Amino acid sequence: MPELAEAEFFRKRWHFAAVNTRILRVHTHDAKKLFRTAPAPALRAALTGSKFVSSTAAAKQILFRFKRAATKSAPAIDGWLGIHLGMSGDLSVAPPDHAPRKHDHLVLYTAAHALVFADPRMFGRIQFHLGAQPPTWWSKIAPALISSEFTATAVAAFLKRRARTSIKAVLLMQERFPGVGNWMADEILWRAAIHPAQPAGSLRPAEIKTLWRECRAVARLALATIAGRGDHLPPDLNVAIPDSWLFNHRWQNHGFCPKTKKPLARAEIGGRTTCWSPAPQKLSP
DNA sequence: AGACATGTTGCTCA
DNA sequence: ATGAGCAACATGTC
Repeated sequence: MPELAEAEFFRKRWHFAAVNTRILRVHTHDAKKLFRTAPAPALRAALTGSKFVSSTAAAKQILFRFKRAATKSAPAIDGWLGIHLGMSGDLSVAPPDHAPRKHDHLVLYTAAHALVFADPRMFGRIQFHLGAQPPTWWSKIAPALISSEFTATAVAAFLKRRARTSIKAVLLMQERFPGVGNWMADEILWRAAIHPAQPAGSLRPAEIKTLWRECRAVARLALATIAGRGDHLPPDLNVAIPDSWLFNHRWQNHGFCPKTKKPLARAEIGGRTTCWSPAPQKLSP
């Protein structure tokens, strides 16, 4: 499920339910794959009794910070819980007596809530890092699409290096387009009127500029629509996405382009199912 | 039954 | 050495 805006939506769910409260109990499911870099017993020991103090989301990942003062029997904790939601990950909030279900791999219990991480396909990842600074892997995430460091110049340089690759595949590369996933890439190309199979190196300067602008626009709109503004959180994922977006039409069989009202095209491009509107998005030589 | 799914990673080959 | 393409991962749904 999650791309950049979904990650922010899930972050807010846990944040507004439980920030500044203490974790009383931790449940971990026996899924070694998800805990491959953060052994579950150590994670339980660090989080139990710790207070959830802050959170951030970047790209498709979420970072939660936990702190605990030292006691006679346990050391102080200043730790960071990192969650990548993979393809099917989901963060939800349940009542404090929540009984873990089959795919609830991590559940943090506070006095008032259960914070649940579920992931049926287990393509996600749970990480834990101790220290006053965020982990290196977090700091290394590329500049966000909505940041001033995400420049048209940087995009142009990246496209030049991936000249022969389809622009669709290039947009999915996290080292330059953090948080862009399959639906966002299609939405960006649709708005920019660029064919997804167009080789990245064949885009004209004006097209690159448009692509860059639409990356920022889609990121901003997706965040505001899916994750809400400020303390506001939509009741569920994707409920507020307007029909004027490609999003609501791309998976329908015989879906129609909201701009041209004509049938959408679908094919595998860059290894992923891709949807586009043939008339505005033409393949040029 | 079989195709397919909003993601990464690790491998081969050019 | 760098980049392109693809199978693999594990499970659920249509």
